[in-house]
Amino acid sequence: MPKSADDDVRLGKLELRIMNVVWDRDRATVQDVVDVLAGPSRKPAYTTILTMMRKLEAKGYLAHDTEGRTYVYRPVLHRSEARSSLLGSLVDRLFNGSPAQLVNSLIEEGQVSEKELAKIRKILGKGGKS
Amino acid sequence: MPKSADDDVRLGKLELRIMNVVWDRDRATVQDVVDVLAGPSRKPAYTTILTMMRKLEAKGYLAHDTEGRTYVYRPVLHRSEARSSLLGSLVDRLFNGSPAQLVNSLIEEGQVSEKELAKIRKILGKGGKS
DNA sequence: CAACGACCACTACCATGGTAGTATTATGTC
DNA sequence: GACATAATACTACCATGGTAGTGGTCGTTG
Repeated sequence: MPKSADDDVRLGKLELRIMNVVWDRDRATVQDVVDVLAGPSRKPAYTTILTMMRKLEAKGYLAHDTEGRTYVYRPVLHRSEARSSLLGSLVDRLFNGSPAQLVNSLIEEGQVSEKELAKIRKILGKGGKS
Repeated sequence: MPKSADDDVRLGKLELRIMNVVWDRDRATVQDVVDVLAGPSRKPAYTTILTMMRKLEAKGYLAHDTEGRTYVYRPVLHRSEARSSLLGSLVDRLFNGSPAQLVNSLIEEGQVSEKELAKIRKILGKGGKS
């Protein structure tokens, strides 16, 4: 059982932003993350990112290799795992376990562009097996 | 714009379970919630539920009317609002703002039953308006 | 009318996500 | 070899979700 131990994925806002950077690049130093997250609005301190990444490693979501004296982090938890876990718990907790209700809520808002809608139809098309 | 002030909806696990009870019944006393949440696994204390509901009221998600000396809570934040807000932030933070990627992740897992899939197709069918 | 029970108010406490300052270590440089 | 620099380690602190005890209020009932 490869996905045995951890119950469900817990990721705060900043944690998730960090994970996204590491997922996008597949490997990232603290400085890399700082640079990417240095938007005009909020730029967390270097040490903040560092602390978060150490916590993420402690939780088993990241690991690091040492390159000289620089830590190069890589994801242990994969994006797809995080997605399915967080999505699943949202379905359970907010949509009575019904993915259809979730999709309904998604569409009803009118937030979904025609282009996205088309993609979704395509996914549904091939997904509909036997 | 009726949804102006509050930035985005924040709801913890227990908070959400409580909100679900109130949404289901449209009105609920603390005791009602305690009864519903009294599953065999975890049964929070009466005072725990009470505290949470008071906090939810402080956040503006619930309101109460007094019936005798009993507080009868009702939702201020509606289920649909919570759904679209939480769903929206999940799309933003975890799926690069692409609903299609979310649906893809949903389907790929194979967690979705044929029945749900059929419902989703129906939603997509009618949803594809002008 | 006094004890009881249902219900609410106040308060305290813990875990965790988030934020960051200070200390330490390693390295290249003059 | 002492110093500046860059990176990590350690530590502290705040906000909030979650958990619950204690105490007060008020109607009911013997």
